[in-house]
Amino acid sequence: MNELATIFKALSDETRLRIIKLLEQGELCVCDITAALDMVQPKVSFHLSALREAGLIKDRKQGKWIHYSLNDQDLLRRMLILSICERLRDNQSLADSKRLSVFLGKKDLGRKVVPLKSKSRCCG
Amino acid sequence: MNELATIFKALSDETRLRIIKLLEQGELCVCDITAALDMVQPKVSFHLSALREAGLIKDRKQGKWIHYSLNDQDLLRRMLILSICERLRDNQSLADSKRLSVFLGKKDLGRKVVPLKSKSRCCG
DNA sequence: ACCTCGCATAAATTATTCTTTATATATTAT
DNA sequence: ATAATATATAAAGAATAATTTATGCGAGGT
Repeated sequence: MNELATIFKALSDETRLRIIKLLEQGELCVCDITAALDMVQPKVSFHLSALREAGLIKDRKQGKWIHYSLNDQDLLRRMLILSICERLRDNQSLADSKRLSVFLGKKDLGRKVVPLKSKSRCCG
Repeated sequence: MNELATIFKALSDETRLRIIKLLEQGELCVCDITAALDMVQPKVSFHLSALREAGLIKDRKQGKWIHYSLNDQDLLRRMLILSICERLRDNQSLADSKRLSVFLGKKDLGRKVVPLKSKSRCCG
């Protein structure tokens, strides 16, 4: 398929728009996104790969985790991502952010409980 | 579906991008687009309706014909349409334009042949 | 060495979209 | 009134995409 059509196809799904909106907050790993969207993990991986193949997000492997972030290299993608983040201010996005905060909070809490053992932990 | 997702979905198909590129040249009726794309008419109508429902094109009825044109009312749509037209400069788009010219030329020729009978003719 | 965790991928199912063929509607010409 | 033309729409079939469930693989932890 045409590169342009591939980009638009990647953006033609609500779940993927929600993911982009979440990534506005910065780098997230798959389990973060899975918790925020309240979905099963393979489903999230499926949508992440569509976004990655369209060049809209990039990944960075670190230990057991893969951190995803927005890939606004060229002007078109940057523009698209900005438009999406600006327009996606609905209740669902709020709920997603809320679930993300709760999940990240739990991770932090876990870290404080066993800080000296230096457990391998996402975003540690 | 989300309005944003609907817009992107409408743009996620190559045929529809070709239609947008064609409409850059101005208002066209369905038979013009059908000739330019060299496709069957119901297929073109199908794709036109996807673009119309996404608010990317508008129509104007005149006699037997329905003229379609780009609908760049808001900033997002204008931006998207511009990006598409700028990026779609491939051989296929050239061929589409060529076929359109040939078809429009034939229509003009027909008009010259029987001018006094004032036949109902598209773009007359 | 074995277990667990985070993630990807495969297979099967379900849902959606695209294409084709056929038909309907409206408008104009004869 | 009948025919022809431009377009839409419906129905059926083919092609894609999304979802679920199951499994595999690599990186740490014990």
